[in-house]
Amino acid sequence: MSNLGQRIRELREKQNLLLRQVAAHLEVDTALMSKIERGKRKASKQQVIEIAKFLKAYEEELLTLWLADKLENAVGNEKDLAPDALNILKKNLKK
Amino acid sequence: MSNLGQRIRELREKQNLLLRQVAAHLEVDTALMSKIERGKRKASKQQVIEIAKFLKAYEEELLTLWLADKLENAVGNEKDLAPDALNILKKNLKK
DNA sequence: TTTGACTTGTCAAATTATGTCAAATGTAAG
DNA sequence: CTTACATTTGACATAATTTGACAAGTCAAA
Repeated sequence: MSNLGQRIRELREKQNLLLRQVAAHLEVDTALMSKIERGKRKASKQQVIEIAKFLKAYEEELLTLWLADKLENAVGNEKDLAPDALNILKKNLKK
Repeated sequence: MSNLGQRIRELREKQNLLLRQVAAHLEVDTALMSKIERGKRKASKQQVIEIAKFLKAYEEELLTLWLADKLENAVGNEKDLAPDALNILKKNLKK
């Protein structure tokens, strides 16, 4: 399960909303929404923004989780190299 | 220019090797090798390993740079969200 | 059972990645 | 100026991945 998906499900259930309803708002199939919550598919940036709107969440919070998922995916199974790579990245970001 | 490409070029020039020679070792076109060094194309993991071998560099060093490039690419233009996302990622990696 | 919510597998279409080729550019020597 | 060679670039074909829909499946409550 993904950072973003987990949080979306949490928010959705707290408001007693159905997958179907969120999906309708994004104009996508319920199946896709299910996969997004379970981390089987990634949402597009625009979808995350729409979800935040619909679930009354902070857009930035969800986008951060969305980015974290993307990074996690990019790391793949190179977890041993990741710490050093992350440091390089952090240094590069400062510019 | 990419972290990896920059380092490869450095190593290659220090040994007075031609792009053509490195490319031949990887069995790819010289043009592709040029692009890799200039960060216009990403190398595959296997290619990085071969390059390290040929340039007598530490495989781990180059792979770390290669991963850093991948992560940088995943961040894209979400540099503002990256610091928080990185923290989440770091926390997740500990498990 | 039946119903409704959710999940899963599969497929075609769309998008993106990969590597080659040919042409362009740069550079040093004659 | 030419030639010779290294490197770079852009266009392209092909391959690989991603995307979302659809249909069929599971599961729980009534």
